[in-house]
Amino acid sequence: MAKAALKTANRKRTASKEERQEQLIQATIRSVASRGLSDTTMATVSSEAGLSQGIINLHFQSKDRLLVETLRYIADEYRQTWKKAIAGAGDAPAQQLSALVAVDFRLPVCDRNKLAIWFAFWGESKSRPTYRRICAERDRAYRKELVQVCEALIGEGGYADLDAEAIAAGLSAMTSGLWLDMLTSPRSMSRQDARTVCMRFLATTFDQHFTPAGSIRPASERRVS
Amino acid sequence: MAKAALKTANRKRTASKEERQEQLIQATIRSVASRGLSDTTMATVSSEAGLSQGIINLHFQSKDRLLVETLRYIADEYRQTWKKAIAGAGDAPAQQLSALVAVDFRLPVCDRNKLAIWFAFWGESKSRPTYRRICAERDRAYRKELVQVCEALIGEGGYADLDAEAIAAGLSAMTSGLWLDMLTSPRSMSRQDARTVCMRFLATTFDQHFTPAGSIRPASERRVS
DNA sequence: ATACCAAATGAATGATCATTCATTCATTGC
DNA sequence: GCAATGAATGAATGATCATTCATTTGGTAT
Repeated sequence: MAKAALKTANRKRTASKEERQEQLIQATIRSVASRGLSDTTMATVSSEAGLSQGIINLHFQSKDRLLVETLRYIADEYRQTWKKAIAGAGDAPAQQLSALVAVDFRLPVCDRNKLAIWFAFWGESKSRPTYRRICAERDRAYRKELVQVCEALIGEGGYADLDAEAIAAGLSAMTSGLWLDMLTSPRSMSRQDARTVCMRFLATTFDQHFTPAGSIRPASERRVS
Repeated sequence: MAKAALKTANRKRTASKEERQEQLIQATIRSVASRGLSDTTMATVSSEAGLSQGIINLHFQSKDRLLVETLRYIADEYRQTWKKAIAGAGDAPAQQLSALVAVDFRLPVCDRNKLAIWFAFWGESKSRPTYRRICAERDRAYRKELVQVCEALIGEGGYADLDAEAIAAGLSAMTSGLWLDMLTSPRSMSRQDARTVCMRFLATTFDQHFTPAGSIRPASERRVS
């Protein structure tokens, strides 16, 4: 415990509000990942952070707010990660799609602790409107981007009756489902396996742009309708 | 509460062990679905069942065992439901596949309370080896069947380089991902929508057997390699 | 009817937990 | 150096919860 605490603890005895809050959120992530949401207490979080009992109420007022802010934190991280990925993927929709898939199966997003956090909150989301709202919003924003990319790809030609909405829904559902496999049977589903499953889906769906192997076809081989 | 209790309560004051245990498991499902796992207490379950405080320890020894038995219960129900569906779907692999997909988006499996239960347990599964084992086993058995059906379909011809394992992994992942959408944004993903998304996946993957609309092609229209 | 036994009860117990707040401590401005 | 400020502490508090068990209840065999 002492070691783990030192690893992330801010060595200054006093720190700015933002620093402490981030430190406590990181401690919450570790605690929820290793003990689950229902065994995460104020004591496990504060000790994981190497700080005292009362610190959480000082910075977050209540346990409930701490958990909500933790969920917001990883939702923001997810959003920032895929936005950065798509910004750096160039103008070709196929490359953008490929980049979005890659994000979901690479660090920092596809970390077993982070996956555990997502499922921990999803598991409580039916009875917690606040969780549900944050999760639904995360999904809405991502889905919107995914639909746009799929529409652009369909627009490039070669695809008669594909429905961008259905493909985006299918792909993002496949992603969270593969996360679940990685969570419950990490030995039978690796990040690489999961990424391959998604890329094969893209390959059968957009067969003019992707090869079954999962890579991207060079433009010279592409047949344009 | 009184009404809800009477609805399922066994009217006899004393009942057989099996009857009481099932009654308590049903009460647990309702409590977890409406309050979440972390707000489900011995008191909420026993009052939901219309019985007294001590009843759970009498029949399950501990809260932990009650939860494990509840998870086993819905895992068994799921297994029995898809086994019955596939047994009644005839010999054609395409029909069997279609039947498996239908099960996932129909009652009794695809009930919002049941979905909430699955995600509640998945959410704790990283820190609870027992949960993880039960979930992994459920998935393994289902996946095995799915792979067999996909292999049979591929064997019927018309598909050059399809990988049954990858398709089965993708389809079952898509299913749980769609369940998540139904859980977090029920307004934007209906059972029918979800089923359509899966059937479109089958239609692009096995294009000799399924039409994009989601129905099954008559044998006369099928092209055999 | 009576006795017996398993089922069920619910008040009591002790443990765990979130939250509070009087006190301690470190930093900053003078 | 010396307040003054606000961050951090941790013991105390009261609430909640799982579990226990002495007692009651209802069904069944005699």
